[in-house]
Formats: sequence, structure tokens, C-alpha cells
Amino acid sequence: MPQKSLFENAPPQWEDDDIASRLVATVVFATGVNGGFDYTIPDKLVDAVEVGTRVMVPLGAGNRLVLAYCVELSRGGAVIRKLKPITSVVDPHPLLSPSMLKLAQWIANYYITPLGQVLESVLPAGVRGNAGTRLTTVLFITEPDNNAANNTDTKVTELIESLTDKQRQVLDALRYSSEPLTSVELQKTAHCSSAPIQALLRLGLISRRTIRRRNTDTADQSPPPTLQGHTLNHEQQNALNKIAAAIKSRRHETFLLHGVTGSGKTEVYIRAIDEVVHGGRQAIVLVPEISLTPQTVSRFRDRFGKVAVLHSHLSDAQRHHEWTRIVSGDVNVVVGARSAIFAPVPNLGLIVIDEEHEGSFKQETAPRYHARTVARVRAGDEKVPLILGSATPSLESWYHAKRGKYTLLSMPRRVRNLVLPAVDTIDLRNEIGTKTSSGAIHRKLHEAIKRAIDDGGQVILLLNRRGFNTQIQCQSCGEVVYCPDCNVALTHHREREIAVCHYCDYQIPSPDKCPKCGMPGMRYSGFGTQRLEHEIKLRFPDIPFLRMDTDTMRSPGSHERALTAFREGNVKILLGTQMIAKGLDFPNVTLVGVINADTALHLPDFRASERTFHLITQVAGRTGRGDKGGQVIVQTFQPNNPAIAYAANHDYKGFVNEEVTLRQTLGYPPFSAMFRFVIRGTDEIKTFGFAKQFAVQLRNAMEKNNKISGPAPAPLSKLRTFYRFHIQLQTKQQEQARQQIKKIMSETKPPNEIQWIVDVDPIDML
DNA sequence: AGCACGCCGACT
DNA sequence: GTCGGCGTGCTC
Repeated sequence: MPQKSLFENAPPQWEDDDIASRLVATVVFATGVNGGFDYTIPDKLVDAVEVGTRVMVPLGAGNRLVLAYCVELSRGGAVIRKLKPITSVVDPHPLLSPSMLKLAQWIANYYITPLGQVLESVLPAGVRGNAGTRLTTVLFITEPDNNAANNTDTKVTELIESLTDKQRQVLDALRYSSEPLTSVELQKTAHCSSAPIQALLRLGLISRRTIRRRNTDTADQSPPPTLQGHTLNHEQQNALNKIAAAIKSRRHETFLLHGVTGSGKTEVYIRAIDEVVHGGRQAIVLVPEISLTPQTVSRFRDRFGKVAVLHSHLSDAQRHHEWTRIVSGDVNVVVGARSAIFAPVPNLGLIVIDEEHEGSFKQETAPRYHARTVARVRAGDEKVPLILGSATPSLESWYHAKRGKYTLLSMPRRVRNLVLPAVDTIDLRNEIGTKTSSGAIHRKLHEAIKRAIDDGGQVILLLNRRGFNTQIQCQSCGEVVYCPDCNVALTHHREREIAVCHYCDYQIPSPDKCPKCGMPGMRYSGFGTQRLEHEIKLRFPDIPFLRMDTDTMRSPGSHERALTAFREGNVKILLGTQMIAKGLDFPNVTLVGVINADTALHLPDFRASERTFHLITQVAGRTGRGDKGGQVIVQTFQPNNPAIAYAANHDYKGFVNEEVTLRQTLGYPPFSAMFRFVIRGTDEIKTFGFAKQFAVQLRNAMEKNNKISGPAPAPLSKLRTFYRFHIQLQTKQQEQARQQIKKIMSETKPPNEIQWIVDVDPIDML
């Protein structure tokens, strides 16, 4: 039986001629439909359609116009099906270079995400929407028509001679303007009304054209470089030499720069970037979002002048502008958070990832990429070195360095021969039920704070929990006040007397009687930063202090103002969550106190121990950066826990060696690749049912030597009204597993109201 | 995502 | 008999 045409009701715009000889564009859609679709390119669009441009194409029976990315061009030689033609081209120039497209395709495969969705992440929204620009009609001098009769020149000359003075003035103004001018701008420049312009337009000497221009001309604040570098010590110089050799020979090599806190890693980055910039190429520097402070930026701007900064607080228009500057090659260095790995520098020479162990380099929405992983692929493709820097490298990176996959560069000493601070632990177990245990600050810590301030120093106190009390419980019936939408206890915030869910922001007035049994006498327990602040006020009434957490740092610029106040010494005690633990460099800090080192230690996450070690080591590194030396006091219920004990001894290697053994025994990364599936829905039973069914499919499809656990309720078993179940897959054959997963996921569709995600190399396990 | 096709219940 | 409910599947 002859196949009926798929498109009987073909619209008139269809191309009926021999499609076999036509150019065919493969496109992907940003939303909805997945997979590549082929379209023919009409003759009049052949020049306009390029790989990396966006196009409008008819889709489906109704031929509704849909935006799509052109990702491939080919001759339609073997095409049997009838193809629809592209309707129009959206971008005058490709938004994606071939290398960036290739990178996006790699991400789409590796992270099991539709290419269209990856592209929406690679290209900022402001760029896709041309934010901060508008179409304007501008005037320009009509080009002489070469094809016209040869008497044109004479005609034009005659015409010009016949012009009035005012008209000639206008023509000159336009001729000598470096930019195209609108009618209004030209009137201003030539000091005239619109009349002479109209006349010139009528005569055909000038014409109109529509172009896209920036709305406002904010001048770029790129002062010339001012600062010169410090001299490098032996270890810094040694590290730089190895990196510089790779830069010069234009080969890829991943360096793990393991330098203790205060060892001068940034100076090594800067010297390496210097090498790149002198060779006329550009560098990308990734830092965690919270480290992207004006200080960090100025460190690079002072040395390299033309620096683009990409962070989450830019407006679409600003981001678009930065992106345009980067594409033009006018920027030497791009400094930014995670997504800056997609910075479209024309001639990449180096990628640096500072604090490479930080979890924030992993994106927690699709595409769930890790910037470090993407950076390795990009650096490999573009044959440039990658520097991963940290005082506490991730276990994965350390392992790869030990196995020779990365080059390990060690900087075990601080600059200026400063010593690492002494760390004392206070065993809180001995204090339970005694008078001294009331409050968050132990007597010994109290005394150390007093001493530090008496000696003219400053203090940093870390408590990695927001709010006043972390639990509200009925003393009669034992009921704990929970969020109705999430399986999480509410935190009491004292300023506004509210109980808040830290996951969905649900709020109720803090109860004084039990919402369940109605009895009065609610017990508020567990310390947060607000409670710590309150205690500081009582213990040190005359000492200026400052609290930094996401509650106090809401308004723009508050972060900066707070750090400036601390730097200038107006504030003696800085207390807060992990945002005060990382990267700060204040020489006058002589004491760091960790109020409760155990907060993250017992989370059901195989990286809990590693994170605790990182946090303590990092915050300890905030002191002893000046001539006065420094001291660290860590309060803990588990002084013998390896994460705490090794951190107290500044023994990174001791910790990782023990942790590596543990991971190997349990078959966790880096000894296996992990895939995590989260299935969520509002109906607990149905969601669990589907999760079970999916797990069966996975088990059937996978080789027996892969470990599949679950489904089990996720640690956050309910979040924003959704019940959540997860399945974990650990495998030694990552690529094979990936292809199986793709197959199953494309053949299975979760029921309505149930959503699922796959997280490749997950970081967040909650 | 949107749109058509399709297979079961209550209406002129 | 048909109008329309929204489950299923396809869109180059």
C-alpha cells in the first residue's frame, strides 16, 4: 500500500522542487519538542541561515511558528521525507560559535538533557532577547551605485553643488560622524531643524536604515592596569613555571593547585593570566558566587584593565552588554560564577577555577552541569590549560591528581612565612547539663574572644544556621512545629516573631501554645545566628559586632558594606553563616570560633564529612593572616571525628587518605559514577508506585555489577507540597549506563502529576 | 508545548 | 445517532 503523504494539507509556501539538492538545516527547539528536526532552506534565506543562528519554523499540523536553533547544515542528498521550509531567520549573526555548540552538545549527552534546553542555559536570556537594545532608524550617506550609468558621479557632484549651506553642513556632519546618527541626533550635531534632512532624503543623497542599537551608552569602567605583582616565593614560582609551559605550548593540561589558605594562589593565577593576555588571548576565571565581591574583581581589574564580570545580579541588559564585549575580543579576562564557563571569548588561553571544591559550581536545575566538568571538556577541546585551585581540593580532584590525570602543584606554606593558626577543640559532651553549657559560647571561647579584642584583634564566629531557634516543640504532647508543605521543622526568627520554613519560606506567627494539643509552654531550642547575636550582645555589651547571613544581607550592597565596616575595624566581632567562612582576607583577625562544627556532619550524604572538613579548614584559614598570628577554637560534640580532628591539625592529606579508603570501600565516587533519580508528585502513594516501577525497569536494563538503591524517600521527603523519592545508581561503566538510562527515559513517560529528573554526578543528595 | 486523533458517556 | 470529555502520540 502506498504511504499516504504525511502532509496532505500542505500550505502554499511548500517547496515542490527537487528537495534532494537543497540545503537542509537541522534545528532543535528550546522548549517542548525534543530531538533534531530537519527543514529545507528557501533560496532567499540560504545566505542568512548559519549554524548557531536561530530561525522560525512551522511545526505540527497547524504549522504554528516556533523558535529553533540551527545546529547543523547539510545537503539533503538522502532525504526521502518531505521537509517543510524555514520561515525566517531571527539572528543576523550566529549566537554560538561551532566550538560552543560542540560543548553544548557534549553537555546534552553527558547530563541527559535536551540540546535545546542546554542552549537556553549557554546563551543568557538577555542575549537571546537582545536586552538593552532597540531597533532605531538611522541616517547614512547613500552609497554611489556602481552599476548605474557612468555619469552618476558628475550628477552627484552637480547635486551637491546645488545644495544650500545648511544642507551641506548636515551632509558633512553625517560624513564625519563615527557612529550612525538618528534624525534627532543629526539635528543636534549639525545645529539644524529637520527640514534640510528631509530635503537631502528627497534628493536621495542620504537614506534611512533600521539597525539595532544599545539603549543607553554607559561608558565601560575599565581603568588601565595599575598594580604590579608581588614577587613570588619558590613554590609559587615553581607552580607558575609549569602552568606557563603548558600555556606557551598550547596544550591542554589540568593542574590541581593545592595551596594552603594564605599561600598566594590568586597571585599564581594572575601571573598565568598575564602570560595568556600577553599572547593576545583571553582567560576565564570561575569563582563561587559568594566570593565574587568587588575585592575579588578589582584584584583582576587592577592588573588587566579590560575585565568582564558575570554574576547573578546583572540585569539582562548588563549581561547582554558584557557578552557582546566578550565576543568582540575586547575583554582580557572574564571573571564570573558557574555560568561564566560559557563566556564566548574568541581566543581562549586559560581557564581557572578557584575554590574548585565548592558545590556551587554544580547547577541544580537542568542542565545539571558541573562547571568543573564542563571546564575540563572545554579546555581539552580548545587545547588550553585548566587550573583547579583550592586549599581543600575535592576528593575527586585529589584522586585524579594522585592517579596522574591532573598535575599536582603544592604550595604547603603561607606567603611571608606566616604560620597556620593553632586550632583547639572544645569537647561539648563534657558540658552537657552543667551551668557553663547554657548558651552557644563556651567559657573558654568567651575568654578567648575577650583576650583577642583586648589585644586589639578582631574575631570571626561561624554558626552555619540561620534564625534564632531551630526547633519549636510542645512540652505537653511533644509535637514539633513543622512546615505543612515540606518535611522540615520551622525555625523561629525573633525580629518578626515568626516561624519560618527555610526551604519554601512558609511563615506563621511563632506559637506560644501547641497548634496540636492547645497546651501552652512551647520549648524553643537549637541555636541559630540570631540567637548567637543575642548572646554576643549580652556577653560583650560594649563591643561592636555584625551579623552576616542571608537574612541580614538581603539588600544590594549590604554584603560589601558589612565587609568594609569589618575591614576598617569599626566592627570587632563578625558572626555569621558560611558566607563569612570563605576567601576573606583580614590580617587583623586573630581569633576564629566555630560554634558548632557538627551541624552538617550527620546529613545523609556521602560528602557530609568532606564538607565539614572543608568548612572548618576554610574558616580556620581566615586568621593568622597578619603579624599578630591567630587562633582557632572549634566547639564540637565529636572532637575525634576524622573531619574535625584532621581539620584541627591542618592535615589535609591525612583526611583525604582516610576518606578515599572509605569511599573505595563503599564504592562511592570517584570509585564509581553516580546517577541520581528524583521522582516527585503530590500523591505520595502514586509517586512511590511509579518510582518502584521505574526502579524495576532500571534493574532489568542494567548489568548486574551496577549498584541500584531505592526507591526510598529522599532526605527531604516532602518539599513544596511534593513527595520526593530517589533512586541511586552507581556504576563503573558510566557511558554504557548513560545510554541505557536515555533509552529507558525516552521509552517511559511518568503519569500526569508526577515529575522525574536525573542528576548525573550529583552533588546535592537531599 | 500544542494539536489531532480516538474511543467512551449524555444530549437534541 | 452526534457532541465532547481528555488520554495518547506526533510534530521534520
